[in-house]
Amino acid sequence: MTEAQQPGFSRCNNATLRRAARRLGRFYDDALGTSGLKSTQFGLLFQIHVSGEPAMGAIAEALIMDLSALGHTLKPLIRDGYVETFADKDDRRIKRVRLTPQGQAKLDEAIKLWSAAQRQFEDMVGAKQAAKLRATLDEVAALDFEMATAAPSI
Amino acid sequence: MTEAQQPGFSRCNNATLRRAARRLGRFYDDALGTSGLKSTQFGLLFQIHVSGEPAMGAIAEALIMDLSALGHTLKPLIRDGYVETFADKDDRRIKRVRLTPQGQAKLDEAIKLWSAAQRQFEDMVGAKQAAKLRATLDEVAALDFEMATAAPSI
DNA sequence: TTCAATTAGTGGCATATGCCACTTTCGGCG
DNA sequence: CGCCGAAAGTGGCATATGCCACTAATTGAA
Repeated sequence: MTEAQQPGFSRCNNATLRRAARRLGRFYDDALGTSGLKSTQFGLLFQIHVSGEPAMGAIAEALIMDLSALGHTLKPLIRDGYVETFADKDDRRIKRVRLTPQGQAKLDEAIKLWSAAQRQFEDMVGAKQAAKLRATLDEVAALDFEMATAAPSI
Repeated sequence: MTEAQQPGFSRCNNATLRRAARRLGRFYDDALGTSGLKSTQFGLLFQIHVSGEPAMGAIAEALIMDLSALGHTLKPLIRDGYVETFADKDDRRIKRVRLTPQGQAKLDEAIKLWSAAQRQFEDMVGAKQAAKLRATLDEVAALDFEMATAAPSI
């Protein structure tokens, strides 16, 4: 019982990460508010933008998202006309994604808002500190969690 | 256009944070798998456990969650009999939350699984590094983003 | 060439989170 | 005491994410 922890109980790496994500998410969401995009959608549009007409699987992998989750997340963006999909020429299983002209315009608009938020955040925590945090988070994202729970097969 | 960014574009603090959160979330989710709890639910049960029959608002504040979101998240846990609510004696607006005996048992079970995951994670990134990351994330979570976008009123 | 295994997505179902519009209580004031 | 504004939740609606079961295409043998 003595391990009842301090008020924070921020011992769980995952819980701490989610907590910060909720916080920061709302901040960026607010900043993007007038564009009508959520920070998640902004990130997705941006990823599509910097990739060249990427396949869904490629986006999912880059963002470390479940493929089906990506499909769901893409729907409102397609519905609103920011994104469109088209079949790959060589492999008909593959569906590629790209921004529509309106999607490009919306992204440009959102980037301005995002920049302000990004700047404000970095002013508060320090650009160097922020870069360091991102680097650490990228390391976490890149971790290869091989199962240690189950006995290795073969 | 030259700012088209590198393959990663991990420039956005928020996107980077979410990406890592998805990754780590799945890892902890897998670890908790056999308990039937998601890492989010585990965190919630734990928070209730360490707080003393907290009011919903108190939990929401501690976890930096929207109050209504907390209400929604609590439902499956109530439905499954892990948590129960009851009215505050003095203020009928307040609804307090506590674990049921089964909830306690389930939490105990989950803590074992969580510990293994926690340990594995810290073995990979280093306990010191992990503690540092959590500290930074707690700082982010504690940031007070006053609006700079709009002109200050009054 | 033909069939099994693999790869890429889709759809359904469930939880996670937020925002907004209300409803119920409290608390403080005139 | 009666009313107004603040505080605490609830419900509805929408997006974010995952897992699983399937379907459609491909690829790699036999």
